[in-house]
Amino acid sequence: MQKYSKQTRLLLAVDCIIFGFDGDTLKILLIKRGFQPEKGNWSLMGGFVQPSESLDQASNRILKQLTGLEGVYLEQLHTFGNTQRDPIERTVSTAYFALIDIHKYETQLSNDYHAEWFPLKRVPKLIFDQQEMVETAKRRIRYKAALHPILFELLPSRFTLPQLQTLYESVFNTTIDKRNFSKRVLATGLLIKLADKDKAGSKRGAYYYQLNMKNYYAKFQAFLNFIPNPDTLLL
Amino acid sequence: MQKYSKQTRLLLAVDCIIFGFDGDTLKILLIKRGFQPEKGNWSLMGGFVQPSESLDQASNRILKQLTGLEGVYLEQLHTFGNTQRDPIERTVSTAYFALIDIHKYETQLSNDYHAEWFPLKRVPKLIFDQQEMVETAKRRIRYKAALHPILFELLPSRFTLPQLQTLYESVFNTTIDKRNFSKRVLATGLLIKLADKDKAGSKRGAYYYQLNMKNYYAKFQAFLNFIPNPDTLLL
DNA sequence: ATTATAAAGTGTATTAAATACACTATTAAA
DNA sequence: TTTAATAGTGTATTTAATACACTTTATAAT
Repeated sequence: MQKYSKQTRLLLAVDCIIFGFDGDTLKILLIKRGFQPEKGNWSLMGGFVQPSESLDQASNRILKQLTGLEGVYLEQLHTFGNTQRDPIERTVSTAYFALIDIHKYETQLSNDYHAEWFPLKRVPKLIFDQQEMVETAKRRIRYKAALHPILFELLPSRFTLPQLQTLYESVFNTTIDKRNFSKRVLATGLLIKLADKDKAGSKRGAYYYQLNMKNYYAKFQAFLNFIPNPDTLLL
Repeated sequence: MQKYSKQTRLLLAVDCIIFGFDGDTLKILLIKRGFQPEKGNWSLMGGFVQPSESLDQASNRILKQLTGLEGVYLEQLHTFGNTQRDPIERTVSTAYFALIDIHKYETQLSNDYHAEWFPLKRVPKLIFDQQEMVETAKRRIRYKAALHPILFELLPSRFTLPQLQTLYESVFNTTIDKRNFSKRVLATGLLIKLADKDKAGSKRGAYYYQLNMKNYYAKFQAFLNFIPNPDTLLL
């Protein structure tokens, strides 16, 4: 037996929703599309799946192409398969989302694609059904971050509690009491307090913390509940 | 512009993990594969995505083909895209999982495929990477059911609290105190107590309940936490 | 040198939710 | 009418979540 000869073959793409945090706002990285159709319009970074690579490999390749980063948090989000989503030819696209330390990505590479960071509240019109992909990714990151410590992936390896709290407040668009927040976060055993301080954010300076990687991997799947009253979260 | 002429096209399939509950054990529906390769071996119900249909349409078609059911709970799970997963020709497959009332499906149709229900703990060897698909589906259904009231989709429209509790205990492989369980479940406002009883399960009989559909849709996304200590749940 | 300023850091009392736990009610069958 | 099997219900205890305000520290301004 050679092939499933009677079946139709389709184009398969992957698109990446790349999240970054600048200390204040959660953002996504978009490029100016370099080819037709929709050339010059804002788009997610994506590409066709090659015969030699798995979907995970394809998404990692595309992420690296734009950011220079490897080994970062990258998770399959959803596969979008409406027949009309690409006007040129039917293309099914598997969307992935990445969480990166915004300071680590190589601006040089992004310049090649005329890439720009956009705050989630000011995402421009995107091509095809990518608006829906971004909305799905926003919901997923909120959902998952309410239960699992994924947001650390957006921070540098050393960070302060005020920075972490600002990140959570930004992602969930809420304010949290800092006494309760630090109690909850420290109670997880996920953080190691370091001896030195970040003096950039304030006169007094805030102690740096880093992840206890052993506990991080062990507790990653636990429901951590950093967010007060998550009952109203939408999936 | 006509086509993305230089790109390789791939086969795209969907596979369905169909869950049912017989009052005692959570089960999945498998078929004996009717064509090569792996003809005659146990397999998920699946099929190739046709040019005219979306992925959601394809999965609904395949579910109906095997069970006769439409409009039931069907959710995209994950897309499996390793290059070697199908030995005949590269095929990417998007897995969906369905939750059905086991009593509603048409046994006749299933007979055409030599289908059988298997308890989750006694799933036979499956073709390709379908073992992994089933494991992923088991994790997902547990995860989601710990937070959202999806398990009602497995029950008939009228059910008793003991039946519901047995279902939760079966899915999570645990035992729950019935006083605390009924308190939690009834506190959600999701259930309407009916006047008559199911006399099949006991001499005394247990009151039937049905879903309050308005509250069900309204609270579907809320974190309900029916399961004691979900902190140890694995994603 | 002194003072003002701005953010970091910390503790306790209150409230709400989760848990542990055991007896009574009902009805069919013996 | 007695037995057996499951349904149904309440309370006390423990644990977790929440609300809430002052002190500390270091720089910058006077």
